[in-house]
Amino acid sequence: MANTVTEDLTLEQASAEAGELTTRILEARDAYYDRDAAIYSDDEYDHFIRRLEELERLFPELQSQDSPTQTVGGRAETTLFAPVTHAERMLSLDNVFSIDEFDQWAVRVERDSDRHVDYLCELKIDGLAINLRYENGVLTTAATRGDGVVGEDVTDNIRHVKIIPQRLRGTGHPPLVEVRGEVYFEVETFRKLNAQQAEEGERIFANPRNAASGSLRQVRENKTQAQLDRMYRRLSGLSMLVHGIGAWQNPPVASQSQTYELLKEWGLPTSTHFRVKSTKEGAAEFIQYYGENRASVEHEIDGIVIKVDELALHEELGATSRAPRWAIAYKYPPEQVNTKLLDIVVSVGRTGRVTPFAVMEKVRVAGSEVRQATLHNQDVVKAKGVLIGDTIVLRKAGDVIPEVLGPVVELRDGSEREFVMPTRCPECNTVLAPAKAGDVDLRCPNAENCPAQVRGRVEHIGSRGALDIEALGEVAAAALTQPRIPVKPPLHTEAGLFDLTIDELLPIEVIVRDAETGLEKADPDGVIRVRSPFRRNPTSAEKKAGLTGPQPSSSALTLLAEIQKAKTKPLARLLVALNIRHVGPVAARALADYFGSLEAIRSATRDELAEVDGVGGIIADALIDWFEVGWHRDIVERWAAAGVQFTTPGHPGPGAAAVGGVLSGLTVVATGTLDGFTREGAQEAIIAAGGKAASSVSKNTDFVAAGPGAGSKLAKAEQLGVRIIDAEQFRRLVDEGPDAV
DNA sequence: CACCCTCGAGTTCA
DNA sequence: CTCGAGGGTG
Repeated sequence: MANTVTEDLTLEQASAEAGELTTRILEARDAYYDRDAAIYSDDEYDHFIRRLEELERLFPELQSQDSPTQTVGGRAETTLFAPVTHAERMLSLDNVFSIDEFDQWAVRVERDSDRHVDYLCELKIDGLAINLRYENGVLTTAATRGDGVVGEDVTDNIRHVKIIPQRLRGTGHPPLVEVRGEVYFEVETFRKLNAQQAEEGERIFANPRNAASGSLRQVRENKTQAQLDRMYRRLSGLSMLVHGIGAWQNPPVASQSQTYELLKEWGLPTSTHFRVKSTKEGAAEFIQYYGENRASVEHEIDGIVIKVDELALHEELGATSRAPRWAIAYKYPPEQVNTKLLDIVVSVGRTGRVTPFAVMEKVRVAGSEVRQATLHNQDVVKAKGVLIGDTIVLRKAGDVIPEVLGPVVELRDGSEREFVMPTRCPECNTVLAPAKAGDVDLRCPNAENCPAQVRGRVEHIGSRGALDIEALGEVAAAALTQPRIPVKPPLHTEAGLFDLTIDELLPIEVIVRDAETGLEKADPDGVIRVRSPFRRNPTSAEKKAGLTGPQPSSSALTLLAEIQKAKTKPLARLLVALNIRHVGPVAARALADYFGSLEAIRSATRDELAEVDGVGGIIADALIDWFEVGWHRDIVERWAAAGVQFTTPGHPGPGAAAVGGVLSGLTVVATGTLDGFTREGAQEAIIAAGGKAASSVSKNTDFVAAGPGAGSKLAKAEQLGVRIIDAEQFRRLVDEGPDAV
């Protein structure tokens, strides 16, 4: 990774050094462009660049599109796009990384100003800076930022971006005006773009910024008509927001916020996410707010820009050689970090699907520590182009799920090796095969006996969506199916679950594994440590009473009691617990309501099954196929023999139509914490009232009941204009129907 | 045929 | 909670 000297740097020191290097590099470039005189030698110049790259690697938060390391190539680089000299230099902004640093900046600004300062706070879009030149109201040139002085001419491509006007609205435009803004892809558009790229076998973009940059740099030459169409489609999907004006003599406005109003009147796209705050504390609140609500914005943001609102103060405060003094960028901690890919290993899920995942050097990203991330399947591993041993870029998609973006190719040293998908199941050594020809996913066909699959199914049975058995989670499932040799596993498959006895539980021993590495833990003398989760030593009182042997632990007692209770759980839950393909909570509920008993489902024909709302030919086939397997039938028989009730009491029999309720025909989504309801209780209430409890918001959704903690679903509802109600209204909705709210 | 939806899996936190 | 895959529906 890095040398030892730089590892002791703090972020602030690194930031200062990076700023200095940037200044020198830009000076060197300026000198090169302006005249043929170089102020630094080529060697020195290269050294600056390399050092800056190293700092950015150590501190990813220092990276920005403004960085000289991001602008194309060195000094003499020729590109496919003609160079354009901006009428006025495009400055970059200085960065701060904490509220403290921001405060220091604001104190300085207020000290240097002789009157009250208002701050305009806006989002810093993670996109591509563009300069639009309008002459007498007509778009003449669009250029990338480049090094700030000279950019690339991308006018032809920009003309395909729908949202950018070719001609300004109204009259009285200045003869020459340069408008600065950010071109970017909205998160949703970006997702669709990448999906499409993947489908067409084209390159996947690591992030919206790369996609925007790549799209704007496309050239027309040597393209087929189909490729041209695709190029134009991509360009038209780009978004832009303008945030400033370059060359302009005597503007008719007095503040930055008025400038935005004017730009808007001209028909240029301006952001709605900005606020003018009268104190620096107010600005800090704005920073805080979006730090916590980054995901609620339709585009990616990497920070906040704070500008002094009054334009006259801009003049008075001036600028350094690199950045204005009247604005600052607050950079959020990066969502992207670099780490080492130590290995790629595969796991086997309860369905037998084999999934490769990345094992990484532990790293902190977006507030939590991550060491693993899924790689989905071997095609994804290949598409991402990562090799074991690579330094890789990692981020949290949607702030939660760790995602490997790709390798840092420049940091390879030749010792990296390619991942090879195993041909045999890592847990039972059965030869892996796709479920059907042409499938990407490989599966372990040994469903009955593969320990990973049995363990997974047993755990699934205990899960909340299935029988919700307390004390039957990951640990208990592993203990029951794979205790330490030589203890015989009490469960060979899930068929024996309801026959478990305390005598079978007591002798179970499991190997203690390190929570972080998953490796077996051993005592200092090398003896592997084991634990007996289902027994405890007798208390002294028990010893006195003559009970000298080991006693069942409380989790053993809970487990057995909960298993007893599960025998009479609703039919739908039992169906989910059977692990039938494509039958999850929703399909199971529909089947249970329609047929009323497992026997009725078993004896139904394919067509009869497909009668059920939400069940089609494929789920019907999956059900019929499932009942044809001997060991599946064995599960049902043994559970029934143990007393499991596979019949809904009082059900009138197959084909019973659902009765209407106050919510009949309406679709409701519950999200966040609804006072007086549990997550499941809310769903139950919707169904009980005859409504449909959907899990995602779409335009078919009639109501979204949102409580505190509601996330993206609420945002989606707002976007789609779906009626949003609170817990109180929700209660009335399910009690009295839609007219009551 | 184009949405819209559910399933299934992975992941980490409180 | 989110994504991709693939099923279901209008």
